[in-house]
This record gives sequence, C-alpha cells and structure tokens, in this order.
Amino acid sequence: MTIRMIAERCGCSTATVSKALNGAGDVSRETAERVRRVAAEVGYMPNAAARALKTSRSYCFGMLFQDEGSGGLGHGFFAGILNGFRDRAAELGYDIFFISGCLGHRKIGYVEHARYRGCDGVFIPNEAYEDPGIQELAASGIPLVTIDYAYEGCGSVLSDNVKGMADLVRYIYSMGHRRIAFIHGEDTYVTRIRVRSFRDTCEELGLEVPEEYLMVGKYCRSAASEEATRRLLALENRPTCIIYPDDIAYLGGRNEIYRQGLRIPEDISAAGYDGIDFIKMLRPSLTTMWQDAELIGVSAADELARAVEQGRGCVPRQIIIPGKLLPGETVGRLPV
Amino acid sequence: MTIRMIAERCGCSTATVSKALNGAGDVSRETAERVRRVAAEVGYMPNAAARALKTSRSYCFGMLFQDEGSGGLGHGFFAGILNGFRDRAAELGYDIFFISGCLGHRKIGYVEHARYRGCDGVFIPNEAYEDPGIQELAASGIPLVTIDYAYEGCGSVLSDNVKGMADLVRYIYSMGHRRIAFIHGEDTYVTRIRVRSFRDTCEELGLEVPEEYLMVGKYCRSAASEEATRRLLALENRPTCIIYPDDIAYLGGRNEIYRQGLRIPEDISAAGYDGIDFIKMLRPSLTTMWQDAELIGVSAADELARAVEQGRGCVPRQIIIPGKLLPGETVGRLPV
DNA sequence: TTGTATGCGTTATCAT
DNA sequence: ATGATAACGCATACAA
Repeated sequence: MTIRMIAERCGCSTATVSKALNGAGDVSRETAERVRRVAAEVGYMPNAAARALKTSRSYCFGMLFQDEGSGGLGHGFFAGILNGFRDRAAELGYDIFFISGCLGHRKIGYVEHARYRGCDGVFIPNEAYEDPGIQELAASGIPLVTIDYAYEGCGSVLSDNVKGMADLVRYIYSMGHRRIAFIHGEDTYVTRIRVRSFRDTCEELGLEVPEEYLMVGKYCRSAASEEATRRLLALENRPTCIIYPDDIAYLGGRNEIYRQGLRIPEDISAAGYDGIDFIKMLRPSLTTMWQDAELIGVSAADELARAVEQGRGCVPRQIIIPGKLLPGETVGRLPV
Repeated sequence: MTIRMIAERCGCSTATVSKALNGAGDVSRETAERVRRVAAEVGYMPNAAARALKTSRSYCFGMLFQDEGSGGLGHGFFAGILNGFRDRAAELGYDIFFISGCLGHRKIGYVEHARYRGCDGVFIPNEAYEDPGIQELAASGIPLVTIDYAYEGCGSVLSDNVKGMADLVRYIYSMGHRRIAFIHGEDTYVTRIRVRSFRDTCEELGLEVPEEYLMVGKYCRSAASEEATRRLLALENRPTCIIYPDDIAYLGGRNEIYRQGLRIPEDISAAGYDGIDFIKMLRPSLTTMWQDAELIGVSAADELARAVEQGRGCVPRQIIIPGKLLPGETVGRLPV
C-alpha cells in the first residue's frame, strides 16, 4: 500500500497525497480529509526506508549498549534508563536500535554503523567513554547524548552524585554516626565525583576521615566488598557505618558482616547506592541513595531529540537529575 | 560517499561498483579489487535505506519488549536472552530495534510498526502472548520467534521446563526430602508446564502431594512468597523443602523463614528457579535451576534468520534448550 | 565483462 | 490548489 495507490483511489496525484498526509498547507481541506480518510481505511503506512532516503532523516536513534558484566542490561539502573529512554523516544517519534560495531562478520566502527543506518542521533548510556572508537563517534558530528559523562560539545545527563553522596553522608551523620567509611567502586568519572563529595561533606561536618576508611572495591561485585569489609572490620578504630559502591556490592559486605556474627544495624550500619528494585525484598531493608533512572533516560531522549532537531546551532546541555534518599533499616541510630 | 562517487574514481559504472561490492560473479577480478580498494580507502558505507528500498530487505529484526515489572529488561533472565539475541543477530548481519506500538503520539499496531520499518522478522521474548495485537502479528505472515510460548506456524525457543522441574525435584528427593512444596507463579504457559512436571515427577518418585503443598505465588514478587511461605509453615504436616517460582521470589520466602527464627537449610530447605547472576552473592548460596538465557537468545536469532532467509517454505521449529541444576546450600541433606 | 536504464516509495520543486 | 517530474542511493534486468 503506497501513496500511489491512495492517489489512484482518490483521483489525485501522489504529490497531493503526500502533502495531505504530511499536513502541508497548500491542499484544500476537502482533499486533505478525503485522502486521510482513504489512507486510514486501507491502513496505509509510509515506508520508512523511502522516506529516509529522500529526506535523509531516519527518525532513528542508535544506542550503544555493551554488556560487560556489571553495567549491563541486567542492572536495574541501566534497565531503568533504557526504559525511560525508549518510552520517551517512542513518544517523540523515534525508533531505537542497537549499534554493535559489526556488520555480519565484518568489524566496522560505531561511526560507520551509525551512518549506515542513517540514525539521527546516538545514545550512549554505559559505555567505556575512553574507548577510541567511541571518542571518534563523539567527534563525528552526529548528535550524541551520554550518561554520567560529558564529551566536549555533546549533550549529557548526569545523576547528581555530588548532592547524592552529600545527602547520604549527612543522613548517616544525623543518625549519630561519626566514623563513616566508604568502599568506592573502581576508578571512573562517577567514582571520583562521589569520593570527592564524600570527602567534602565529611569535612563540612567536621568529621575526620582516616585514609583507611576509603577503600577501593568494585561496582556490582560482592567479592571485592567482602574483602574490603573484612579489612574495615579489622581496624583498631573501626567505622560504625560503611557505604558501599552500590546496592549489589552491599550484598558482599553483608555476607562478611554476618559471617563475623555481627548484626545490621545493631553492631554495624551499612548503606548502598542506586535504589534498584530488588533491594526492596531484603531484610533489613537497605538504606540507599536512589537514582532516578527513568527520568535520566527520559531526559536523555529529550535532549537527543533537541540536538537533532535544532541541528548544528544547538548548544549542548548537561542535565543533572537529582536522586532521593531511601531511608531503610540498615543505618541504625547511635547515641551522640 | 555513494557508489556513484566510487564509480567516478574508478572510471567505471555504478552497476559495476555495485556488483563488485556485492561479490557478483560477472566482474573481472582486477576491477573488483580496484573497486574494493577504493571503497575501503574512502570509507564507503552503503546506505541501508536505499538498499532496503530497492531490495525490500532491511536486515533488521524488530523486537517487542514491554517492561511491565517482573518480566522486564531488569530481570537477569531476559537480559541474558536479549544479550544472546543481540550478539548473534549482529553476527548474522541483522540490526535490532524496538517495536513500540506507537509512532509519535499516534497509536499504531505492532504489525503497522513492523511494516513501517520494513523489518525482516520480529522477536518476542517476554510479551503477553494473549494480547490481540500480538496475535495479529503472529498471523501477519512476518517471520516470528517467541520465547517460552509457541504460536501456530511460528518459530519458538523454549526453556526445558519439563526436564528442569523434574531434575530439580529429583535432586531434592535425592537429598532425602519427601515432603516438597511448590509455590508457583501466576497462571501462564510456563507455570502450567512446571506444575505439571512437578506433579508427574513426584508421582514417579512415589511422593504424594497434598493439595496444600501447591501454592500460588507470583514471579519476582517477594510479598506473595512471604504470604505463601507463612501458610506452608503453619501447616500441621509442613514441607521440608519449598520450591519458589524464581530466584527473586525466593527472597520473600527467605524473609519469612528468618522472621520465624528458622534456619536455612537446617530447619527448612528452599530452592529457586532461573539461576540469575546476582544470587551468587547470597549466603547461603541458593540451590536453583539455571536456565541458559544466552543460548536461548542465540537460538532465537538463528531461528529467526532461518525463517527470514528460507521464506514462505520454512517450516517453523520449536527449539528446546536444557538448563542445569545449580546445587547450592539451601537444600539440606535429610536422613532417609 | 561492462554499461545503460529503470524503479523501489517518498518528498520537494516548480509549473500550471 | 494541484500535478508532473526529478531525485534520494542502490540493485538488477538486459543490452552491448
């Protein structure tokens, strides 16, 4: 079913049909209505390929989503982002497809892949931002939006990790804790921000932070948390509360704490980060910093559409999305 | 960069370039090599839209993936399937995009959406298979592959739930248990198969299954598991082992068990289903039936490509993927 | 072996 | 207000 067939049924030209269907001004109201009625009757759908070929606009967003363990689709945080992005993109009239960096058995660059499909913009929620292939993409001129990382000249959406970590520390402080440790994830942009905010907030509160209270762990890895927790608990002046890299990593710490026969939060307090769904099923319920993944995804779609539609003149934005403290039962109240 | 520009540089026609690039036989070896060299030099990429328009093959798979809570992207099982599918599809030369059922603010059917983008086949990993819109898709003639559900005339990949449940029950039996309860998920195709297999296996083992041992719970919902567990534990002749709908749902049961001051597995045993990643971080480690999500996804991509490439004459297959028992610590050994 | 010509379905320009 | 026509980039039937 093409516009040609509709033109025949309506007794007019394909040009008129096209105009009517696209709401061009120079078509009489009656004609436009007749065309639209017939189109609806026969269930006409435009051909995306033809339209893209002609207009060089595909109404597609490409998405890079490598699944290397922790940061993949299975993670509630990224799943939430993807959901928000997908839904908003659909509302805006864009379809999404995956950019894989290969075509059949042939390795191709992300830029080539994106151009091959003619996608209008590219979304990168969780990639290795230092990867040369991705930096090439950032420099290619294709509109781009990243999450929790900003390229020069590209849009980005950032979870408010500064305020997030600050709020978390302040809450723990308000519960009476004065010895707070932070097991942070591997060295990334986000990690550096959180560590910085952790330090600043502690200083602001007049807390001293022994260097041993800052331990390196891994996102989403229980083993690293177990080990770090073990060392923290062995300290002479051990912390009363431990902040973990994220909710999943907390599980490792929890194992170690229980193994030592300690109770949460009576003997030691703990907090996570992310606020992903499944932690609601844990007892005691986890105190954590919820990140608004859905809104992050939605904002990314908005920003990408804006970049595409405004074209070259678009000045890229950094959008910051606040989170929210989820007070659970794992941070106990201490006498001050 | 188009074949025309390459033709100019090579001093030949676009037809020759096209043939050379597509490996047609009727091009001299030298010409072909020259064309390919030039193409590589200038970084030529074909235009997918033009190619699709001409050949009415898009080398795209559409994917339906609604995220309604439990069965969404955030779930390790579906994330695994999607991963496997994506990677294999890329190898086969297909890109994947989401079919959303709307185009801008306009609601359209899945069939329309699929046709609009001209996708060669559609993948449905987790949808409501009774949905009329999806049944319409199944009847549309577009090649289709579903997971854990089979439409008449369409390909499907099924996790071996019959053998999976049987193996799980047999293992629990082998550990000395004779009173095994099964909290199953809401009524779906998969649930019915598992319940059936549970019953059959028990009978085969000579176990009688009191009706109270079969409780209805919910997939991925801890609250339902808590409630069901509570009722099981209150039974006069209570089970020694409880099988949960899945690994996540187990968490609810676990909460209830601990709340009653019971220990796992000393006082009561438990098992899950799925074998998703994060359960490795639980202590005691969960005994569960692992489903090979990756392979399910890979097989689905293979099957869909086969359906597309064989065309109308393709006789659809049902592919069954075995799982594997993951013996953990939550099923204890009982004296027989 | 190579080239010419046509059309895929659409939009856009320019007459009418 | 409407229509004839060209062009988007590619693949292919057919002529040379």
